[in-house]
Amino acid sequence: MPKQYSPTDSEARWYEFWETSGYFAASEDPEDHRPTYTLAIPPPNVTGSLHMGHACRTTFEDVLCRHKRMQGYNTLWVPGIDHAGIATQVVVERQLKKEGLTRHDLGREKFIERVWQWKEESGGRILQQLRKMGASCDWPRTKFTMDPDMVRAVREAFVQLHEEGLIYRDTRLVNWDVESRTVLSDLEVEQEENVEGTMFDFAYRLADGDGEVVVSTTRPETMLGDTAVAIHPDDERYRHLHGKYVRHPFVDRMIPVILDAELVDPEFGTGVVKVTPAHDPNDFATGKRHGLEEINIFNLDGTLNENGGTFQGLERFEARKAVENELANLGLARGSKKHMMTLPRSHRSGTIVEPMISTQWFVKMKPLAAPAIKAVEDGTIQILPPEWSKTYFHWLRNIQDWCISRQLWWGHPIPAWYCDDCDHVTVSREDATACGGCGGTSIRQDDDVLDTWFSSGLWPFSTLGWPEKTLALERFYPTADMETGYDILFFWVARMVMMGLHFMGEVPFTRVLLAGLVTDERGEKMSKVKGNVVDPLDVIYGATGEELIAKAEQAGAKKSGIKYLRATYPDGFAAYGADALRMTLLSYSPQSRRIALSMKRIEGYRNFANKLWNASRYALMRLTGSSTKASQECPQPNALANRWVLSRLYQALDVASTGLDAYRLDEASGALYHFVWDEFCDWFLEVSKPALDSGDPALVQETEATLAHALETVLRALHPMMPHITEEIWQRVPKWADAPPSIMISRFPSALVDAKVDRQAERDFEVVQAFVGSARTIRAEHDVPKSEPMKIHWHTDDEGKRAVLEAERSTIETLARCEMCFEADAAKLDDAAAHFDNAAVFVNPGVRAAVPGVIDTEKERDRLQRDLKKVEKELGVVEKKLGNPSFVERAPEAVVDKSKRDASELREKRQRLEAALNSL
RNA sequence: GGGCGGGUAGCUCAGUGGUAGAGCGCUGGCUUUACACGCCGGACGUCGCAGGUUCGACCCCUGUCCCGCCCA
Repeated sequence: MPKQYSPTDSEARWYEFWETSGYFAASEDPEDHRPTYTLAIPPPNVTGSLHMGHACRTTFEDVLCRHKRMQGYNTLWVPGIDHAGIATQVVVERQLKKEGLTRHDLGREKFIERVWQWKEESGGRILQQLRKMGASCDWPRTKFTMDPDMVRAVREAFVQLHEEGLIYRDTRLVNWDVESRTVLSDLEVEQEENVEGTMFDFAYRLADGDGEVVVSTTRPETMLGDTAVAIHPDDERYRHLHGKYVRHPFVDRMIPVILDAELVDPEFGTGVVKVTPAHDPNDFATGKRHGLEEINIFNLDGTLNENGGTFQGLERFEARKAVENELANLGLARGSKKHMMTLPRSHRSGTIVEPMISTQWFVKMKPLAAPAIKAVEDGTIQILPPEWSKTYFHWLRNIQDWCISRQLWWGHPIPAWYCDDCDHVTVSREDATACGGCGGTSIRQDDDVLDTWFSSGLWPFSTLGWPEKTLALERFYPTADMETGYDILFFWVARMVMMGLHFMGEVPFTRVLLAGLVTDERGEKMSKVKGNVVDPLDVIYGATGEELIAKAEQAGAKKSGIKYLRATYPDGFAAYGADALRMTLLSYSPQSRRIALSMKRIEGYRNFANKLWNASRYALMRLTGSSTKASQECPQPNALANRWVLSRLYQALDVASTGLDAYRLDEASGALYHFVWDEFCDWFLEVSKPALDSGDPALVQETEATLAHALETVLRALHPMMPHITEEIWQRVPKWADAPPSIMISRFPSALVDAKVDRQAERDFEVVQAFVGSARTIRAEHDVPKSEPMKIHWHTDDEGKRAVLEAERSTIETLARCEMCFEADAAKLDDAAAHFDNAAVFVNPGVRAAVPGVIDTEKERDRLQRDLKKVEKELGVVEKKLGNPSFVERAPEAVVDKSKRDASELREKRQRLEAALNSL
């Protein structure tokens, strides 16, 4: 085995081994009666390429699945990809643009063919990339949301909801994306806050007489669609306007002055509001209240239509300028001022969303939301971290109907047909050939497709075969966990809950695990433009600084982004490997909303992998030539260090198991990390050296057995988190006779069943650790070279401690490079200076010692004074507490006792330190 | 406007009603045959601010100031 672990080859090799061995496959064998564990992957976009968000998801999900699989569950992790309506259409349109074509040149049918062709060639690359992370998905079950069986499920869902009256068509004000030329759901509109805009004032002249009213607007162009001006009914300033009309300056229209207490805030602006029912949600509602005409002034691409009069054909922002100018020319402009406002932008295209009146398909949400609320209320579904439940409830309790039609070409067609001869709309599972109303055959299908999230909402059961009653559906639904980002709690999670409850009559999953968003180390969102995107594959395989920069430039990073990149990662990344990346992602608390990924941290876990590798290298070296093999049963050694390390191991396993079950993967991984590094390596392996070299056959044998068992067990516990390296090592560990061929299918170590917690061993070993620690401190502080042995005269009145220290003498002498001399006469240590030349002293609980011939008096005085100060400070706190009668009376007995013990220990320590200082 | 989360060591973050933790960074030493991607030491925090509850609060409550997110 080489001195350094190199992940690259190893990871690829073992992944292939697992996949070809069929270990990822869930079983549908009717004879298989194991309990099931199912997790449906949040399907990445078909256009997607692996980013840290995916890496994070994949790691968490893979850990959950591998853990359950090792616990004996028939585990199914369903992989898949989403057709991602707009995103995909845009990618292919961009490709066409390079050929000088638009989708309209091709026509709908040819365009969709083209998208499929693109999908076959370059779509779904991300599934290959997920494998690089070690994802143990059941790949042959991969689903694509446009697969024929998915199409069938979508149709079934649509038709059923329509039959139930939960899907309907309506004309209302919707969010229009003029760039993508499609409607958007409310969720797909983002509000950009605190945008500086201009509040423009202008006057409408009264139709009779020469008065005027001044209105304010941030969108002057919409005045072309004004059909009223509104005032507050109680506003005395405008009483004279009641029942009057104003004249539109550009189009031949009389506009009524209406009274509306709801729309108008008399305190705001002039107290007069222009009303554009066709292009503003509030005005739309006002229009409905007053029966106003709704005049749409825009074409679907955001240019003005024929209702714009002379402004027809202008793009909406050009029209704004033109209207302002023209109003000024007519002497109607009344000034403008800066105004902070909120702009609605399209989630996808980023363009400013235009409210437009349009006929669309909607899902009635209230009836679907009610059971979804209840499922979380009554705990059928648990959301973690639990704070998110509130957000979930708030959204569902205030839910609006969901606009599901989209004016795209790529997506699930809406199974509705319109008749040329009558008004009937035919909605059908099969392609309709005749009108369901009049029987006429002159029908055409709805041009629109469904919102991508409509098909995603069915994911947990559509992937298992619904609406067919398949064995998979029977066996694996409901799934267990839904792990995803909180950013799609509404988009996806809530909708799956509603759909699952509605169509399956059962929740789609029982736990929702929401993780934070991965950001760069400054906490800023990763973006191509900012140049701060860390590609998981670069972390796994390594990349030079130049490669990172070249890549960022190609992705369109700004100069400042390149600068950041150059400053932050001048040397690029080493090939840290998937396991190191996984451990890093796991180490962040899932409670946090932000995972500010730090390269240094990844490096730290790469080092951990190397540490594990070398510890194993040592263990395997020691086991070579011995007949000792790792046993499934925990050995029962006699030597202290062996008992201690097993006790610590099983406690670490207990924390790890609890963490894995409670979705505290940070705690689980942390417990194993610290066990391996701080206890197994730093203490046990060091202690094992003299033991294995002792020549005492019994000690050698039990130490080998402990070493083998502890290593093999911790490897299994780490496997869900670091699958590749644990397999690489595990394969080499000598094991019991019928060990399985892969760690992946071995049993996850159970702390509860095998618990070997040995409190006595832990207490005793702590005495050893304290002794060694103190000796090392003295050596370090007094610059005693390692080569120079130290003689340590020690004493304790505690028989138990004395026995431990005597028994562990050779261990301590090796670890601290010292010679221990028990000093029977305690008085000699009380006045160390008189009995030992130039002695440094140390005081541990119940044990004190003098190390002669080492001190630098000045340094020793500093050190002792430092210690003394600390002790006095602590003692002050404890004594104050004990001096408080209500503490002694009211605090729990155990707490008071502990304080008393602390106090006496501190007093002793103080006394010893003072004595040492005085005798210097 | 409503809601949520956060403000703990230089940085990134854990954490508990009973004398503050990790990793990185900093610092002193070490060619100790598992590992320098290492080993052994060391320094570093009045836990945003102000009140309150409590024998005792970084942790609970109230108010307040910043930062971020979501919804309207």
